[in-house]
Amino acid sequence: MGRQPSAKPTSFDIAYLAGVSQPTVSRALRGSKSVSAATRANIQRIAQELNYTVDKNASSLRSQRTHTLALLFFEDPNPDESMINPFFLSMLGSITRECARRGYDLLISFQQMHNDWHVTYQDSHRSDGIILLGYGDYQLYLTKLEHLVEMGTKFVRWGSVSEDGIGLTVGSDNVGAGEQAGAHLVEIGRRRIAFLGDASDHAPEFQDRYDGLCRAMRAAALEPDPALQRDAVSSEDSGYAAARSLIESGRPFDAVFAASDLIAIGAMRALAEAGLRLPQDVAIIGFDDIPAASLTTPTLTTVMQDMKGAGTLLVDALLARIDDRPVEQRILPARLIRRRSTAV
Amino acid sequence: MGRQPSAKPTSFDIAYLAGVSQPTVSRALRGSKSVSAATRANIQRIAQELNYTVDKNASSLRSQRTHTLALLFFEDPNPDESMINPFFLSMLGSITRECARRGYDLLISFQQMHNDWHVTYQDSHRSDGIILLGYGDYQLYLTKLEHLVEMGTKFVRWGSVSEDGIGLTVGSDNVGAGEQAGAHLVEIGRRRIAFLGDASDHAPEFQDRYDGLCRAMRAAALEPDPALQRDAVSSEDSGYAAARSLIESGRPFDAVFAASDLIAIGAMRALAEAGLRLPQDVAIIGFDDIPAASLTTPTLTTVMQDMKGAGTLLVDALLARIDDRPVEQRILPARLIRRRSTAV
DNA sequence: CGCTATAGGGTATACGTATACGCATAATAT
DNA sequence: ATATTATGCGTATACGTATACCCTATAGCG
Repeated sequence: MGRQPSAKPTSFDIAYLAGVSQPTVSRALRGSKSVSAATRANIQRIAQELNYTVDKNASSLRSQRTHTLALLFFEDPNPDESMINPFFLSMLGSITRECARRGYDLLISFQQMHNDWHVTYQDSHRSDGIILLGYGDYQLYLTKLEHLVEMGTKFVRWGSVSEDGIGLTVGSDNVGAGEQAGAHLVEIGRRRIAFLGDASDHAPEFQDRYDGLCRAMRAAALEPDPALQRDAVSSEDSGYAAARSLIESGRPFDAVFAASDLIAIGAMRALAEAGLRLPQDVAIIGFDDIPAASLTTPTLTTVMQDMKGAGTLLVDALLARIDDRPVEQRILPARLIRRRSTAV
Repeated sequence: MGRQPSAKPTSFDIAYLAGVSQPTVSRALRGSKSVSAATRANIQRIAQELNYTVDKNASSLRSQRTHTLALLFFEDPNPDESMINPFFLSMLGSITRECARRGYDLLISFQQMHNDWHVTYQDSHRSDGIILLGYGDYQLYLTKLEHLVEMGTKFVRWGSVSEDGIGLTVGSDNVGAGEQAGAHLVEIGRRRIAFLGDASDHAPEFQDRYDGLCRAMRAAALEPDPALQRDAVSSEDSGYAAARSLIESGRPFDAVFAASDLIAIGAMRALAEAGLRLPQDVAIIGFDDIPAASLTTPTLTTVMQDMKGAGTLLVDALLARIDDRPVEQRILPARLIRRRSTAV
């Protein structure tokens, strides 16, 4: 049988050249210890020479393992299609790197919550597991998660840890972070602190941040004023609108805690337009520490989440779940970054 | 033969239920016209009921088509691992969406230029083609590209169009954009315009932007001063350093054209620290229109590239190349966004 | 009314790898 | 010296789909 130098080499080609059978090639390259060191070395040398690569599809089909993870982002339907929440992007960076480090490929997809991603990705054997990231219609989300659990799909999600029992969750210590932010505002003498961000159970993470704020206020013998809370999703426009509504209500406030930096940036614009001085009249704290936070005027005090740790933990947890190893929920610490918007 | 309701259904299961053979199921679901409408409808109904999904691995293995594209980012080795160039991220958004629209999966990977990505992805049948994006050691890059061409790998890359013949390139009209920027600076009365960004053939896109600037200056009977050019890669720190070097040289200048917004933001910091007023003493223009550009003080005049068009074009071009359809290089227009940093 | 064309679908097989088993040879135990 | 176990590898086959090829029943056609 002549060699076909143009075609991509297969394990059979290597077997032929090494004078062994195809399964031995497979065993040698996968590191099975039932192949002698000499044979393995020879096979590896030939594979190298031929520039051989294992065919991912054949390998996955046979072993039922793809060595690929899927990352699904959910977004609120967004008019500007090329705009992505910078926080997610930061997460993306750490996840891709962690996958690479573990030798996993990463499949990525942006989704609207209402789509049938739970059908598309639950099998078809595209990936061994799914990482879920994003905000959206929370009730709908939970429904779909239950579906995933039923189907036995392996997944982890980023979110508020332990607010329910569905699936495996990794997230920041939102309550603690909210508490830090609140304590800082109290410490600089603020008494009437507004909160911008959904405080319904629609967005549990935002709710947690609000809870943390309230806890810090009560610890200082202050009672949070529900009228100073405004719903907002994570976008500049939404933050702007929420701050406008707050200003127009006429109710006095001397600080704002925004549930995300995007909200904070929008709010700063509204506050500045209303002639309020930052931070003298109103101090403001954001959340996420996106790159833009150090560029605003004044620079924005915010809460930095441990992105690198998040990527590592998400991937770790998912791989554990895939291998049916025990794995517990994990909470990551967050850290307050003090900048000019709270410098009195 | 009993049904195994727990196992994932295969085309054999459907065939059995529909009373046809497995190949007929395959044909029906793939839209072959040698299946009667009635049979097809029946098969589709059953597939739906069983929640059947085609096994991607088996399908790809047999058909030798993965319906997956790979997106490779190159970065300069970066100490901060979770930081990603925001421009790339914007591109990522439009590419993922375009892939989804075309029914392709997207595999994503960040790479250091020196890695063996050309070996890893050239086959193993992970994807049908590759999209290359990023900066780095340009000569090394070209070498690897030639390798890809030799191996018959299908790929497109984002970059400076037509500066060489290697592979298929899609990119912005960098020369035209540089010209717009230059013309604008001249129009507001600037005469001594500095350029921050690699002007070697190391980074052809930056070179093109510089060429455009020079062309605009010469059109206004001004001779560009080579001493006012400083090398910089696309990062804040690099821009800061370049601007410092410029200031310390003592050579007078009244405007800066930065090859990217990140460079511009770093430069603005250096200029402000040196007590120079923006834009009165020094006007400045960036490139990319990243979100942060509208948050700087003063807000940054910049050049906006057509990201959405870029994603579409890259994917289009790659799919054409994969199908061996003819496809020509394409250049995308860019647009100057005027903000306060050039408002006199 | 025989003859070819066509629709509709079955049979067999290939895609390239991984793994359950079996079978020698050699090493060790009894 | 025989029984026992481990080592190193070959044989056979499965993973689930797509496609080349073949076959049958009609319809069309003169």
